[in-house]
Amino acid sequence: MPNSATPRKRRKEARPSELLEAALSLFVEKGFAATRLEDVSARAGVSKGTLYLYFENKEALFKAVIQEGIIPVIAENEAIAAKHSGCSFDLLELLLANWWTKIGQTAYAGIPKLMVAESRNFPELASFYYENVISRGRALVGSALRRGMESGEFRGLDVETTVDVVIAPILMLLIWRYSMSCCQGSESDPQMYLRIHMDLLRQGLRKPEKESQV
Amino acid sequence: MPNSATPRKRRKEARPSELLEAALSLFVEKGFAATRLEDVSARAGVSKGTLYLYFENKEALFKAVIQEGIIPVIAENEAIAAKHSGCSFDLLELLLANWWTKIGQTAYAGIPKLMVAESRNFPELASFYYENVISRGRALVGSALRRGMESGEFRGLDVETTVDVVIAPILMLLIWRYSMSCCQGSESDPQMYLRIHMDLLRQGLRKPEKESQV
DNA sequence: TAATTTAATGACCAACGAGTCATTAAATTA
DNA sequence: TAATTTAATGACTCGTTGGTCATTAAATTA
Repeated sequence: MPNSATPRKRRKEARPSELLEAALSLFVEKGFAATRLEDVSARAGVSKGTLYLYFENKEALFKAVIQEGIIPVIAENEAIAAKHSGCSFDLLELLLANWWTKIGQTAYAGIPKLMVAESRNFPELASFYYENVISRGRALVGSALRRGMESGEFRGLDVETTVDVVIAPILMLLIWRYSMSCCQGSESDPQMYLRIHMDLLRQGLRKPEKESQV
Repeated sequence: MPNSATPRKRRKEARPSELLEAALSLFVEKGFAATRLEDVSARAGVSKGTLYLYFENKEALFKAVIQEGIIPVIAENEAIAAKHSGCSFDLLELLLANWWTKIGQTAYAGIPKLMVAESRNFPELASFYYENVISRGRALVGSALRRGMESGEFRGLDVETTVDVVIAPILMLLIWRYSMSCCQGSESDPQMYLRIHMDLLRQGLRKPEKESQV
């Protein structure tokens, strides 16, 4: 019955990751509900039936995509922070640089946009992502801020809220790239964006020098 | 044939806005594809057939929701900026305060999240929103920044990129509220968030004083 | 080389949701 | 008050898509 014009090739070991890659790309672009599994399988170069050999259903595929996106960058950054002994702002810059290289320039960069779009449809998955990525990232930035404030490098601000303000432009950079950037006339340079963000932050966080020396 | 358990009431004039309000709420929460018109009409308290009396199809309803979200706040802010003569940072604060009151605390605040989620599925609509809201908002912030830099109030930075950095936390505040905030243990206070953002920005933008007075 | 295993296929099915429309009934008009 | 207009309804249709599975054919085994 199945009578393929293209000769088949069995590649069982490669299929799951090919399907995940195709699914990530399409889920990020269209969202869950508007992504058809026919398109996912076509992009992966297999039939729709093949997709079901590896993933139980559409939702299982979606969950696998998110889970696969939890790669060890957070752990790396946690290790970097644990052994950092210089000034706290340098630590923030190191964390950002590592994240930018390992996430910001890969396909996983689309996941924040996907999570924004789908969090209310999949609250449990959103919680999973929040706990494994956002929460840990916030903790990293928070501890760097706290340290800087304690050492007198940074001025005193509410840490939990400042973390949100610090992280927002970083997340927004990715979210924008996969959403509204399509209708923007000119493309802004991510490196310059991040540089200006950090520059504003460096000065914005700096503890003012004493007006008078007593 | 139609035999309603609930008595009917003709309210033709009120229907469109009721439907739009219901649709906005559900589109923001679930996205376009995962929102059923059965649910929109139920939320508006009418039958699905009634919805089609006022909107040609699902996409027309969606477009109407976005277009209705383009309210005159941008024009107000443009008027505020046109007659502002104080320091540029005060202007930024005025713009933010007006926007926060007129958008940030209304149901329209959900539109940025909706546009993020759907921009790739509806690129023309995304362009429309970009041109009518984002672009104009960027121009406002940009002109305030430029003015501050020219007057010596702010230090020199690339204006177009700085605009993005300034706007990012503001947009992120709204996007987050309608997405990942559901999985956050503690709720961060929007007012404190905006205050810290502006505080960091004020200091971050400040032009350093001359080291020596000649 | 034939038999067996199993990855891959595409035709098919059923459920769902967008869209339709004949009918009803509220409201207005004569 | 009866006739007319028209807003509102819910049953219905149909196309799409997630999911199924009998069949095929690639690869391995004996």
